[in-house]
Amino acid sequence: MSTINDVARAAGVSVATVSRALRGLDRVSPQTRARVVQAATELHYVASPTASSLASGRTKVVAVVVPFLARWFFATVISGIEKALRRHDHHVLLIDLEGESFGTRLHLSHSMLWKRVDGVIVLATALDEQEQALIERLGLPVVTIGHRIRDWSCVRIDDKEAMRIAVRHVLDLGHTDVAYVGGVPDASADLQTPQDRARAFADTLAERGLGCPPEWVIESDWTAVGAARDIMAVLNGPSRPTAVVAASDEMALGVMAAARRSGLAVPQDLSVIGVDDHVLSEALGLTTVRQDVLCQGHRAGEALMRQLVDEAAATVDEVMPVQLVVRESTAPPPKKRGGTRVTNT
Amino acid sequence: MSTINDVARAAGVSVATVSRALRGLDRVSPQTRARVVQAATELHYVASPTASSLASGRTKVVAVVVPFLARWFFATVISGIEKALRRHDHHVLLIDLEGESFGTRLHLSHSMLWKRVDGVIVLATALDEQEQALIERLGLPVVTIGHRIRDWSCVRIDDKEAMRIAVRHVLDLGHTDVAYVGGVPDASADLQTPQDRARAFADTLAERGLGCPPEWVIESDWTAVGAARDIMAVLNGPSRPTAVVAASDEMALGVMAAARRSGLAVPQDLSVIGVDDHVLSEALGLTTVRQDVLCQGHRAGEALMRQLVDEAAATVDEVMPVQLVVRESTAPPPKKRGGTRVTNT
DNA sequence: CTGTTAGCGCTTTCAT
DNA sequence: ATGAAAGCGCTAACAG
Repeated sequence: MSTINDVARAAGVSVATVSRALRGLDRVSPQTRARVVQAATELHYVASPTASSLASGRTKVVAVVVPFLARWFFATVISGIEKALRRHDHHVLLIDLEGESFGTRLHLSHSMLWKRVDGVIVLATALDEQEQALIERLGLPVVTIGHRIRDWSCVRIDDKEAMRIAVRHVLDLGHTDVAYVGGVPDASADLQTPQDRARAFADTLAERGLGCPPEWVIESDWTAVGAARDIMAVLNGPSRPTAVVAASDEMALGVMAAARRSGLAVPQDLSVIGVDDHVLSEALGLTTVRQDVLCQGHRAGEALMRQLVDEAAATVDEVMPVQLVVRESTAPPPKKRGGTRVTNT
Repeated sequence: MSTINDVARAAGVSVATVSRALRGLDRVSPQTRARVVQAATELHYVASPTASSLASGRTKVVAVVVPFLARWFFATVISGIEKALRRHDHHVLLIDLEGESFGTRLHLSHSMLWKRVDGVIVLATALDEQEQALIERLGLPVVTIGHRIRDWSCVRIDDKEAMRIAVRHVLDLGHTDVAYVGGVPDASADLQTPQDRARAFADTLAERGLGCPPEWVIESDWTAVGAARDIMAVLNGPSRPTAVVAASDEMALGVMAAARRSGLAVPQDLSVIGVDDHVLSEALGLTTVRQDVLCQGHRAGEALMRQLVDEAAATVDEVMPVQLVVRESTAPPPKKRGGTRVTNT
């Protein structure tokens, strides 16, 4: 393929002029620019990204760091990021921190970022001190999604508010016996989302003078199978809830399935509500609190681009709105069985 | 940060030696190598990827081209690819071809690949002649997944076989009135998977002397909502099937939900089977034909790395196994209603 | 407005 | 086994 030299020769100008003309810098006469552009087009010239990166110090690539990839939320966010970045002629370099074996996670290292990317977007991951220091040291602008770190820019929803809306919905329906799936497992003890949602669940019940027995607050690995497995004991127990609030739609779908397996009809015998508005939730009729995940990715991408262009651009903390979406999985509680009600803390 | 010069100075050798020593080339004495490695470690030296790319012509980055990202299949494959590549110290540059507006798709262009990546992995996408020529011209090794293109390496399953297994399962259960969701829409008329599965559905019925009325073969956008919407007419029609075979689990889940909405119990009134073994299928009790998607990504990554190292490495066509997984969504047909049976073509 | 000229940091002959 | 030196292709001063 042709290089900048070929174009310079063809257009009868210097390489510097070619570089300026093609990058749209000023101080190039319209005629010259036209000639250069034409020569470049004819030669199918495209600047070598590695060469310009080396010379300019900028790569036009941003690292997108994820704890794992094969989850709806992450894949969707990344899709949003990608679309935002490509408008600005930037690319996504994927950094998947999921380890080989279960429960492990890779650590962000110097060699993943150094001279490789211009900025970083971190998805719902708690970086440790070392990793944070690394990014700081490299001087990379960063935007986080779904989890605040330091004073870095962040795009997120109000997790407490989302959960409050979910809980109030079932409470307003008349439920008083409600269980929760999505307690905070050790593995994500440092993530804000599980914590905030779990906390808001308890608080919102308390706010109405209600409580929930500890065995009705179920820790979960945040998967559908896990939730289905773990809710079973509660559904088959002597006194069972009339509603289950799950911290995510994936878990909520697991709960719905578990209920059916136990012979409980949803929502007649058991109401189920989630948070997220997973792709499948609409089809499966799950009531949920929707967040616009694609948009969050988009916003994060835009925010990063701003910081890239303007060193002094303000860091942002965008809190995106959430919205209750009522579908078939929630209804008022069945009339009978008032006796088994439980309301301690 | 430190450069190769700093290391050379610290170790008292030339930069050439540092380069050789650190990359594990031979013709470096063990002592020298040790000194270099130590100096590099102390200085936290990591070679600048852009500089070595420019000098060597190789980037250690591979483009992963996807038609869209936020779908379980694609996200999962990519996860597999990523894990394979990182073992070989290579990275994933995401190229999402999904356009801004519905139904459009971006075209693979020179500037996305040129001097940017060492190879390409194409996921379930039919590239047009221009795009194929581009890759050919750039001399990039490529591996496709789920869709054969030219004589390029490919990792896939036998789609016809997968569908045959699904259909035979419901037939063996005793069903004779079976509908299909996943006909080939125009948008994917050039993709092998939809075609092969649809074809195998019809063929497998025929093989047992059965048929399926045209209105029971439903085209779909391959989403759960779409399938749920489109199956409704059939489920509420005068004569309805006792089983539905969907070309993907996502659609199958949509069908299950639609059936319940129509007051049909699954599997008592209607059996449903899919293909893929989506993450949620186990939790939701969907019978399916499983493929190991993660593994396909892994294999594709490995195959590409082989071709990268050894120019002459044989191109491969790996056909991964599939397996019937019977869960709660399929059962023998209800006894009555024999009268409405339909068996034309 | 345009050309000249140093690099950017590494790899890779070619000598030694 | 090691060093010297010529690039890789582009950007960014600095002149003019």
